[in-house]
Amino acid sequence: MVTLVDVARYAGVSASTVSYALSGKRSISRKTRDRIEQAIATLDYHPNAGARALAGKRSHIIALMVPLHTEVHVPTMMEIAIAVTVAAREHGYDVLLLTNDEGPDGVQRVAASGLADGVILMDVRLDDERVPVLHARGVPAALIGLPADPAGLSCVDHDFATAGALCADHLADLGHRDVAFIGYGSAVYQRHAGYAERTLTGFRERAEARGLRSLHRPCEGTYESTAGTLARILADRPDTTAFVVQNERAIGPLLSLLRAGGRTVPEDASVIAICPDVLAEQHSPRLTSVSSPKKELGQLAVDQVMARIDAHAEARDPEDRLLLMPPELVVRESTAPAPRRT
Amino acid sequence: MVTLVDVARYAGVSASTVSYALSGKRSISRKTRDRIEQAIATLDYHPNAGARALAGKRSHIIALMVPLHTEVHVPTMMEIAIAVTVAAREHGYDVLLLTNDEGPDGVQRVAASGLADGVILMDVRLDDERVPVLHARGVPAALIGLPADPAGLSCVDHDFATAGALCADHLADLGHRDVAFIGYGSAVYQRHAGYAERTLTGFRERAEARGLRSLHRPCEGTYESTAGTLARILADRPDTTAFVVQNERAIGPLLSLLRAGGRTVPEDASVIAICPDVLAEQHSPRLTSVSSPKKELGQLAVDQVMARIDAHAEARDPEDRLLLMPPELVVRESTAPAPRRT
DNA sequence: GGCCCTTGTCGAACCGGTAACCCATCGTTA
DNA sequence: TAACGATGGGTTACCGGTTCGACAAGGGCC
Repeated sequence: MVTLVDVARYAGVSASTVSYALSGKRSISRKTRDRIEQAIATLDYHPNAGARALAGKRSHIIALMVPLHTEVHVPTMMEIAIAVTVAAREHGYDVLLLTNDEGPDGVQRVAASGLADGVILMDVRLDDERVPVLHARGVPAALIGLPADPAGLSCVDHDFATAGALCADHLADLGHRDVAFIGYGSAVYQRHAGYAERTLTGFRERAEARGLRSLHRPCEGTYESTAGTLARILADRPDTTAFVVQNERAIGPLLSLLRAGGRTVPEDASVIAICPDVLAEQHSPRLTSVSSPKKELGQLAVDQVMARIDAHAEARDPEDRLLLMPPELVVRESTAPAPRRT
Repeated sequence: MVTLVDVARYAGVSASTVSYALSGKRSISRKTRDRIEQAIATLDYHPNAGARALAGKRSHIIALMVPLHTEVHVPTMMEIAIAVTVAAREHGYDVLLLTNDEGPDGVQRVAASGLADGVILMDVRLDDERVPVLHARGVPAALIGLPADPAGLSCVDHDFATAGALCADHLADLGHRDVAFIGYGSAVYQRHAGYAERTLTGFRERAEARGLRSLHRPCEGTYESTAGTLARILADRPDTTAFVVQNERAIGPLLSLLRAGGRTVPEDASVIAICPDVLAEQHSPRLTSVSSPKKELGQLAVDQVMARIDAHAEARDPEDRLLLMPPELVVRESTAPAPRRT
């Protein structure tokens, strides 16, 4: 194994000089720096991570805690995880993968041992148990999602309320009067994940403001449950002409069922999906959808932890942040003016 | 920060005794061990990861490199990643998330710096560029997937050939004569991922052996492409009575299209999906499917790296391993005896 | 010419564990 | 009874970086 001392010897300088050349924390003459870089290249030197962490008091690792349960849309979660990883690399950081089953102890473990300099928590619940640990140990952290009390924390999330509102607006603009909201399974609402409620509230309030009659039904996302949900909606409100779907899994079944029921999209019924663009593009007709930038969300989360890690190192109080990413509504082929009442 | 020396002082023993009590590498008297554990608990001691890595020459971290492109089924990939993480924890290891865009350099980076003790590579291609790096640096590794030349490597994967064969057998048993295989988009085949080819080969050979006429068509998985694929199949082989679908995304569209075309599943056409059980359960009718255990796959991969890490530490030559996990065919509601020829 | 400041480099003290080596005690065996 | 192995614990030299303080050389200023 090649060490910094080997490099120093080869370049004819002291170890500390090499260290400074690498970190740039002191000025090094052009000539010496060239010699050192030459030595590093020929010897194929890679600084030892453990030693660096020990001496520098920074592991250059952030932990990312991901959910285990399958109720969340996995590709969306993964996309955020990837974005976090890529963004972290740009800060010279690597990402440690933690699973939610470790719970608060996991956060404790990686933070107290200095394994990770900071933590990003996904799938934050309103009364998340991990939050107290962050406060108790002063762990630099960023949350993706909103807890009930975000004081003293940095949180980033999609602006679900606006997403819901955009749907209501679009349908109102098209002249629809009776609209239905097909949500997640009731487990998600019981879990108090927050995002489901926020979307629904945003939708309902705007719908009311625009004079729409709206209906909300939870849906597990299987074909059968979607069939049941749709049947109940049409029984309760036969005049429903538009559907907003938040449960990604229910989209395919819903389209099938509408078609099977003789309703053409968008002529007889409009459909808006709250889902990633790629998903919306896959269906036929291509779906008008509201999507939120996941890559930016991941980057933002990383920026937040980095700021907190720096603040922590300088024994400075970090700023609280609560950032909501605005969603975007893309009109495709699944929405059209409301059909004339017959 | 509480250090091992603090614990030692509190317990009235030397630092090394605490270290040995923790690692269990030497016998420690019951009494001393109790005092030490007491001290650890009251002081809330957590060993410093960096120091441990430096002194012990083990970071207790394995790197997991995941694919970036969206052609693979993301939930499946995620499930494996989670299984790896959980299994690693049981060995006292944590998992570092690397993305495929770092390529061979990423492997190099984490291995040479001692950040990770070993590496697990997912989405291995036949001519994977990362494999030479493993050989060159002698990085302890396990591959999920098979490269063209697995010599000197530990590989684990699903037994896709058998999965394909199981499909052919089941359909032959039910008396089908003309069967179609709906595969992945052509990009997957061009990428030489291996698994697509292996499934197809396994299917074709068994189909031939059982006297079936088989047809293979690639499919991108969108509604339109599935419609095109299905139309071509029925045009080329109007007598086709059974479909094997490997592309998870094509499943929903296929069922919709068959229904729309007036073919009832399974009375008029049988469908087998090669996909996770949860997915198969979601559709209507519930699908007969061939699935492979992802959790076990992840565990196996971890076992393999661990063995290689140990071998590496003892300067011992590890055994090459090539483990294929047998798939399982579960009969549900989407397959039935072939309809009588009219 | 003396003084001070800047720039570039070195020496050495850590950082917090690990493990090799040494030593004392005690029970066992020839 | 002397020799010996097993058991339990201490001493100390690392592991490979980071960083503070010291210091020499060179330039500008009075």
